[in-house]
Amino acid sequence: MPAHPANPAAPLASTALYEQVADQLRQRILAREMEPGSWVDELKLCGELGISRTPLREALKVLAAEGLVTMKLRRGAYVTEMSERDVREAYQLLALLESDAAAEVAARATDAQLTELGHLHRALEEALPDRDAFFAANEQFHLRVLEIDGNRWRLQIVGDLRRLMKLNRHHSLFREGRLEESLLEHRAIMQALLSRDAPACRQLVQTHFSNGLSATQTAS
Amino acid sequence: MPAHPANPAAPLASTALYEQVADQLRQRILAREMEPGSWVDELKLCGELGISRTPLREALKVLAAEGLVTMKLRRGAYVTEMSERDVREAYQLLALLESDAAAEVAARATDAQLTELGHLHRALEEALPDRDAFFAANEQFHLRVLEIDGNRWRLQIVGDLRRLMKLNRHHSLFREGRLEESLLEHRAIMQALLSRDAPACRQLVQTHFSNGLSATQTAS
DNA sequence: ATTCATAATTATGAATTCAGAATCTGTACA
DNA sequence: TGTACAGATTCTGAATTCATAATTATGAAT
Repeated sequence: MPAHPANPAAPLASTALYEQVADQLRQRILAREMEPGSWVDELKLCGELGISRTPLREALKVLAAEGLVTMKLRRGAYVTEMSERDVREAYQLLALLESDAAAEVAARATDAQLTELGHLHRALEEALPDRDAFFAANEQFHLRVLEIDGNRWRLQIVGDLRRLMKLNRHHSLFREGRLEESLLEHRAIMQALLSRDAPACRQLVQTHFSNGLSATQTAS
Repeated sequence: MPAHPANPAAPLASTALYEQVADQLRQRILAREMEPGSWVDELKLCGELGISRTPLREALKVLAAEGLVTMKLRRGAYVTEMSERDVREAYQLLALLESDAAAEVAARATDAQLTELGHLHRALEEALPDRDAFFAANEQFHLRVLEIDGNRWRLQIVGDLRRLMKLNRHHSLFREGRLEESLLEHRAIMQALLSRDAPACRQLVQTHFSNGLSATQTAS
């Protein structure tokens, strides 16, 4: 993970060490290798990553600003626990931000961009029996909508919120049949996008998210 | 600013040094004592604040996560410059998030909470000739709506976005008569809140913000 | 005089050191 | 047996040191 600093023929990192560490920690936290509520052992992590405490502590400050960890004065960092309410509130904001983005896209995207979304939607259709492929295609579609909208702050906020959502247990547990339902909703959304019906888009994405929440998952 | 570490009778800080430093920097940046686009001289700041580089650098990472500064690899930190587009996009999100919060409040607040908002609105009415008092009352009202809504993520995001907006020059320049207009809009919003008309609330706050943007300011 | 190469300086990024707070251990005592 | 205290240990927060990259200054050559 240090990737070079101890290495004699160090090629010069293209990204700051604290950023790499932050990425690592995000991964570990989201993979639940570090449990929500648990204390972050700095020395242990430094050992595992082969770095000193300085960049680790900088990374922890970044994660704290993102909400993934919580700093307690003179007690170090703790992996954030998302309450049921925290999850619901984050989800509401996601629904709001993404439905608005979809409405914007319906109104302002170029035809080429809508065509591209059509392709991504097709990938979703074809993924269906495969759960993981469906998730991936779904994520892609939502992400592309945000990118087309082009609001950098929205992109960042949605990224943060989605990450936060993943702190929640059972975030990818679908009840039976939810995938198929989700696909139907996506079809309707795609239709609304293609016919450039912004209000319909907004509404459809909203209910798409509402249904997703009641099925207790994060991305669909 | 160190508040004690060199102080022999140090009473033990109640908040982490890097947090205090972050607050200081936020203030300085928003007061334009540090110009957007300018390089952040770590050593100079350390001297002024009487601290070492470690907590300063941690604070800079936090500000970077908030978007107030931008880190360039091996080139240090730069105060973020908000382009016209950045401002517009941030403003759109503010409008979205705050109008949604108002709709939520209209739907779910207790009568007591609505009464409290009524009081805050009254303060706004009475502030009017005084520009600064109007701003303060306005800020209070918007903030209270968010607090009543109670979505912690929204509260944080709106806080960040509002701060970002203030990086923009002329953020508090109103064209003639905007204050009076703004007050009228607030009256309508207050009415919609009291009659618990969520959709109207959403719409009114949205246009309140749209009008605010075209008057090139941030809070009204 | 201008440009290019090279040396000196400065600043960043990261490791290390240090001071003090929090926690743990073990013992004395009720 | 349980509780409170003293000391040792561990850990955090912050300062300091160190290595290297970037910048500036110096000087030679055209």
